[in-house]
Amino acid sequence: MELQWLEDFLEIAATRNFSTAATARNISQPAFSRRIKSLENWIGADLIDRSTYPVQLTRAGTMFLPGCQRLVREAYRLRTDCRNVAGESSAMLTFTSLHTLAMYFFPRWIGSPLISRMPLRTSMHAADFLESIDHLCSGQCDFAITYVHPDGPPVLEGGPFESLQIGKDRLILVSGTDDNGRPLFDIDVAETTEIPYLAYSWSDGYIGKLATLIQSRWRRPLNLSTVYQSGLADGLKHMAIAGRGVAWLPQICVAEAMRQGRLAQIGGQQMSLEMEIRIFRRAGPGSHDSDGLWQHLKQCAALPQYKSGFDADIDAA
Amino acid sequence: MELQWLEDFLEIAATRNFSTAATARNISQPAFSRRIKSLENWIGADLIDRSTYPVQLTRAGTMFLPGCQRLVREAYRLRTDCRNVAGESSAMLTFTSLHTLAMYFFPRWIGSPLISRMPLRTSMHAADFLESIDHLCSGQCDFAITYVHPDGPPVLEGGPFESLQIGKDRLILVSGTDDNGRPLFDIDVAETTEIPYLAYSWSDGYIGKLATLIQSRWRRPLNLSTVYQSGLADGLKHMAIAGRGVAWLPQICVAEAMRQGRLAQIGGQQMSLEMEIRIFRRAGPGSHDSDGLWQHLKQCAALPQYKSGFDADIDAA
DNA sequence: ACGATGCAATGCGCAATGTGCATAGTTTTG
DNA sequence: CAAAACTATGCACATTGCGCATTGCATCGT
Repeated sequence: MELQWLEDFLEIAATRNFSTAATARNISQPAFSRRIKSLENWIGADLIDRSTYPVQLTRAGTMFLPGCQRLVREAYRLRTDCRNVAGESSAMLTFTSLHTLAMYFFPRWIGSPLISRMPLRTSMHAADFLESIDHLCSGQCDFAITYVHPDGPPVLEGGPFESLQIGKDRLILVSGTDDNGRPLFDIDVAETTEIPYLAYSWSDGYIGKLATLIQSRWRRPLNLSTVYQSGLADGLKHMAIAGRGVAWLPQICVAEAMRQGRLAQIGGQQMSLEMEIRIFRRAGPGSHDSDGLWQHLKQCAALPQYKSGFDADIDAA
Repeated sequence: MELQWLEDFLEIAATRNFSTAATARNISQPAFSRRIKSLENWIGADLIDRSTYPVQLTRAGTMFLPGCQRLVREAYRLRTDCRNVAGESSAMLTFTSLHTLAMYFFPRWIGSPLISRMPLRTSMHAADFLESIDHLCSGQCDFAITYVHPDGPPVLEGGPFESLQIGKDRLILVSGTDDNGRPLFDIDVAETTEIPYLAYSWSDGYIGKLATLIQSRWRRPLNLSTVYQSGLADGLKHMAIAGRGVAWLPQICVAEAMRQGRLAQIGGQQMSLEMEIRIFRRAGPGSHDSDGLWQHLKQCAALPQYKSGFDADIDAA
């Protein structure tokens, strides 16, 4: 009987769809199906009624749901409490962030001179936006690092969380290039000309919404025709490099490809949006290491070269 | 993160010894050690201080213990509740009983014509007395089968439980025998003569207390000198057969060895105590199968040959 | 009504994880 | 001091879980 089975159940209870739940849990549908079956075997009763569409909870499943939530919450709370008690060097700080930030930003940030002088043991759990938020809220992770824009979807507002800005990035529109390095697509075309669009899927939850925001502010509608969807910026990047269409991508994600001339920004600076990179944590006293890092980050925020250090890094790319 | 890791932790918290805990959990010591390590990795803090002897709980481990107990209890309670809701043939009935009853009584009882005509799926969790009671109270098991004597420790009185008698046994004093089949030890000896005594350890919780009761009623004190302790009647039996001393043992446990002349009763019938074998369950409506069995047992209780059937079995032995 | 698509379960080969045995190093016991 | 007990670790093997491919069924769109 594994804790992850309980979390699997919570996912299927929410989505009522094995395939969707499996994706959300980052496993294949068959593996997800078998885990739910394993849980049902342990319980000794069916929790899901698979004969309906969408699937429904059985009576037992409905009764199980609140207790299941309680168990999961309690387990993670216990874990956090133990870490707090243990404190000091035996604890590991857990971070969660978007895949892009986990891949391109976090290693540099955690390795920068100001941060790396702290003796921290860290683990990073990359996830999509909603999942990252859930990891932080459920106590699975100590910190969440994500993009934030004032006009974008609210991030953990109104809850017991605090945040600090630790960097900046920019969402830009990019296209693959021809042999001369010129963009394959541009937005200054006739309104009737369709532009193949590489879109963020629903599971992204954040960047796609910011992209929509920028487009709504453009001087005329763009005739974008979605030809591919992905929740991962890197997936969209590869399609853009392959010439399949245009995509909104964080600058940090495409800096290297742009330097190599494989991708080019289109639409200019007006067709872009600056985003903050913010780190969130639960407000109030945390573990010894967690509090130590937070205090350190607050002090760094007062250094004028701190944030521009990361800007310069991107600009140099 | 597995439920069994939590149960492992409860075992090491109780025993303070990896080897003993591993045996109790029916796995090897290295596997047990690694499971505790896995739990500690998940928690992110040490729960056990291995630098002391016996091992101790760390501060984090001490803090974790009550929450861990709660989680385990809650998980099994949830499981039972789900089975109850689901009802019918998908459920399995779980029994818990003393090791002796699990080994010698339960297989015969569940296989007797009156019981085996019911289509039941059953599982049996043997434990010592207190653990059995806990399994039933915590909802880990549907039924508990144990010895009961009016003058012995109260069994689940005052709580929401009901019980039915399903058999009888007798606690008798036995000794190993010489080549002629005569007892090696007898209680009719001078008061100054020590009798080597194979005693129940504290973890037994029931039979040992009944034995003390009988001895307190004997016409003069017995000069018993404890030479060995065990929580398992079978352990005491083997020592008695080996000639190491006298032991109080349930008749059902020693019937075979007595027939073979390897053990003999001493002290006569006065030096024995009849015990009921009773089955307990939580009062009120249970699962479909649980209620079905209970009704069936009530009907059997009305049959005059029911209980004597099991007496005759022992007498014939 | 039909074809295309989506959904959940299952078989299969492979990957990952966990196990017991043997052993090493340390501590405790007699 | 030697023997026994205790805990962790290496290693080979066993067990379990995974993703891919597929199947059977239901839903959706034309």
